Amino acid sequence: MANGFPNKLMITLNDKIYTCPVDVTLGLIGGKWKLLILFHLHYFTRKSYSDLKANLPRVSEKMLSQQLKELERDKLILKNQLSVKPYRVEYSLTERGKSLGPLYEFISKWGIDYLMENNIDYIKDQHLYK
Amino acid sequence: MANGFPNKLMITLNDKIYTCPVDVTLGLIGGKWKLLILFHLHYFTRKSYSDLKANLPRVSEKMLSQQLKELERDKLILKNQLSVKPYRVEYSLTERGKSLGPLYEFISKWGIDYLMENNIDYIKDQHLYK
DNA sequence: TGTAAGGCCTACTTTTTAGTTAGCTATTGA
DNA sequence: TCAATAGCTAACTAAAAAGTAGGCCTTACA
Repeated sequence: MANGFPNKLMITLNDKIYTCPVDVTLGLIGGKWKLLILFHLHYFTRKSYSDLKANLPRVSEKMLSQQLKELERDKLILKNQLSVKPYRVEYSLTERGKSLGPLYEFISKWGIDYLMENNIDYIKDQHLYK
Repeated sequence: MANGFPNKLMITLNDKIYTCPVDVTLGLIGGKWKLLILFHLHYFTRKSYSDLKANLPRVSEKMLSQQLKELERDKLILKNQLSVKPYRVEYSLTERGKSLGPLYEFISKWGIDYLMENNIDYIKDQHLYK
């Protein structure tokens, strides 16, 4: 091919077909809620189900538990059962989840800069958030 | 609040409501195709419509032109009209689009590492790709 | 002359994603 | 004893995203 790009190089993994590594990564962290959940766990280290629920106000419980399950399945987060009798759990990042740390930071920072360009001073407006 | 997290801090921008900067960034580059398109323009510097079409084989033309329009609207890419008579165009990253450079690199690298962990040697398999 | 390539757009259908409501088990606190 | 909190799940519906098919104009090429 004239542009040095192969026409049809596909990657098959877990019954899904990807065209390139970017695609692969997006397969794990794409979607509307995953990066948000991961960022919160990155920022707060560990959180209970209801903490996440409170901190991600627009996420329905259905979406939350669904995404948590997928993230756990893909080994990006860990679910730790704290107690059985009163059933209490705690979510945290696995090593794989932590390896995306620079990504969370970059995306958050870029968002703040973008807001700044649009004359919204997030730092000023955020009170206790960060 | 006990966790030092504000209950309902929302950011309003362009008639959309966001909960945090991560959310803001995802509003611009989220979705199934945008990062893929951006990465290709980052990697190849500039590309015509049909080059993109050929390099992103699973993207339908509908999606491609729709996403290109949104990316242009959000000033992440630039559409340059090369000629009028034979209508020819070229897409490239704007400064804002380029400012996401580290993100493209990170996501691509992370995908390659992830494949490696799954015993797929992308470097070996990719021939001319990179 | 007619076919392909470049650069799209529109209408319609399907799939995916997400929202809503309700319900379940168990424990703590008033 | 009763409500509230934690941690979910399931069923059903609605909305958003994506796929499919076709069409349109112009120019280059055989």
